[in-house]
Amino acid sequence: MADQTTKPTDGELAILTVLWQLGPSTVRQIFDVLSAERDLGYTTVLKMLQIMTDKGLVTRNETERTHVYTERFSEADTQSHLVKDLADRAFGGSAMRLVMSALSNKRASRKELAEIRRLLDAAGGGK
Amino acid sequence: MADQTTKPTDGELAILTVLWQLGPSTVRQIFDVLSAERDLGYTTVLKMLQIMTDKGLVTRNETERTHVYTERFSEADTQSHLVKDLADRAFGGSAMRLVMSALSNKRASRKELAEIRRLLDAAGGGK
DNA sequence: AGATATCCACGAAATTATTCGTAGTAATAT
DNA sequence: ATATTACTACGAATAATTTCGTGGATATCT
Repeated sequence: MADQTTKPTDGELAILTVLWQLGPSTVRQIFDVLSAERDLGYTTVLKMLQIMTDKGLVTRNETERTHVYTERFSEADTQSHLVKDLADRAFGGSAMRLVMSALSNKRASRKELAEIRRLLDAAGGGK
Repeated sequence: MADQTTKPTDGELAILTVLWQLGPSTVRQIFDVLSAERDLGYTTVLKMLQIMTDKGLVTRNETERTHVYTERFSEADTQSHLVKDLADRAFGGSAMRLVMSALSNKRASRKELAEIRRLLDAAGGGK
């Protein structure tokens, strides 16, 4: 399992989020972040990281006794993978319909709106 | 469980999609659509609909021997619920960042782009 | 040194999701 | 009326996910 075909589970995504934030981290570091929000045990995080290593979602550096984990796929890649998955499952495969749904329900800041317009222009076919 | 707090699973979403397409349907009708794409048994669909009834995702009309199932939440509501869920899990709660990710990876038709611009204008905070 | 804390490996329980078989009943066809 | 087909209920097997305890080893503290 080496490619980006595996959709991370909810728990795995929570761990990946920490890794994207902190960079390469130990179980302890990840545990500290996650246990601040939610009640869970140290070995739970450890086990999940072992599983994620098997799945190829993270890599593990074992040169030190305390192992260091690194995410295998960038945040942007994973996000785009998840967006595509949701588009497939709930929007008949159309990411654009997903975008329209998000836009019709959410309030965007002026800055965000400007950024979206920029992307729209870049996407071509502009008015 | 009466409100829109339950995120449908993948299997449940597949069934809901059929219901949104066909309107109120029997197990047989849903089975016919789903089994055309993917290999699964009749009683699998039946069981899932029973579970979805318990969860409150669908309602069941039992006046006839052959029960008729109806979705409990609209497609638009469910979509927006799922978008929010993904935004929370993978985009730090920002639906706009989700939108930006989708836009930066997808090719939109001229028509879709126009629609998105319209939504942007409606969202206020114009350029 | 001896006690305490930290860390990993591993098994396994608990939970949730998916799948289907069997049994019983009602409708339909021969 | 008998056989076949269609339908629901229900239990249960399977699989995937989440959770944690125990055991053993290494490091650190007193």
